[in-house]
Amino acid sequence: MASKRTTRASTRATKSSKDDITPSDDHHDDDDDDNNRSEAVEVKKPVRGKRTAPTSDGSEKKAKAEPPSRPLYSHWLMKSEPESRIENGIDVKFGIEDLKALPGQTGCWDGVRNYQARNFMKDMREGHQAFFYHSNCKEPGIAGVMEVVKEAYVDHTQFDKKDVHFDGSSKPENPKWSMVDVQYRRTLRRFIPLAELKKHHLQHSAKGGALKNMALFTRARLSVQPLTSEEFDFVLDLENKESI
DNA sequence: GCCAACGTTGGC
DNA sequence: GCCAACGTTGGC
Repeated sequence: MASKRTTRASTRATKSSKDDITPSDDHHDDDDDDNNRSEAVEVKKPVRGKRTAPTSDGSEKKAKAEPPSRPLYSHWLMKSEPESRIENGIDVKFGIEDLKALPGQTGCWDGVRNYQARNFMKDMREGHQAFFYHSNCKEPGIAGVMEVVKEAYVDHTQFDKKDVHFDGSSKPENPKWSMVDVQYRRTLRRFIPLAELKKHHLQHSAKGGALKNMALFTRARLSVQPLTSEEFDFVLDLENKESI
């Protein structure tokens, strides 16, 4: 499934309201994720094969588990497909213009079905900025900026058999998947193509620079990924420059 | 449309 | 817990 392969925001999102409190008792769904949570740390390179000790949780023998030092990142990049593609009879298209067109210019980022991506969404906090990335299209790249306006809560589409992202293995008593609400902020003064970002990344890898470790290149398939503020600022500044 | 790079699943 | 088979992502 997967429409845009991993993400998709749906229209009804905006219902906003605080009505749903979301069982946020934090523990609710972490139990199953198992893999990859080590990610959050950033400091070191992506250990891929062996998951290092979870940095913040288990290892400490300390008495009470310290509250996971969650907010490690405050900038993100989220991918979605801006071009029509039919999956299970449903068009999964959802580009930045589609977000902008929703009521309140706000939508829920549902459909993420990858634990690592989900865990990053759980780390998101209100007010965090995220790039809207266009994937699987003619010209992939960063189209604009949005803001997290509602923190992680249960993604209802996992229980909807008609939804492209239905997950029969997830039970309402213990939901696997979460989503956040994001609100359109602005479209960049110029679209920043993946190819351009890649040039900077290669350059920075060789001689140092902000994009040296950008997740877009070091973890290519992750649909929700963190950016350091240096990465975020560097990319934003590109809109004021000529493309290279 | 191809296919590389990964993530997931399930047998053993 | 290993790992082969399979499925998905997403650039090209």
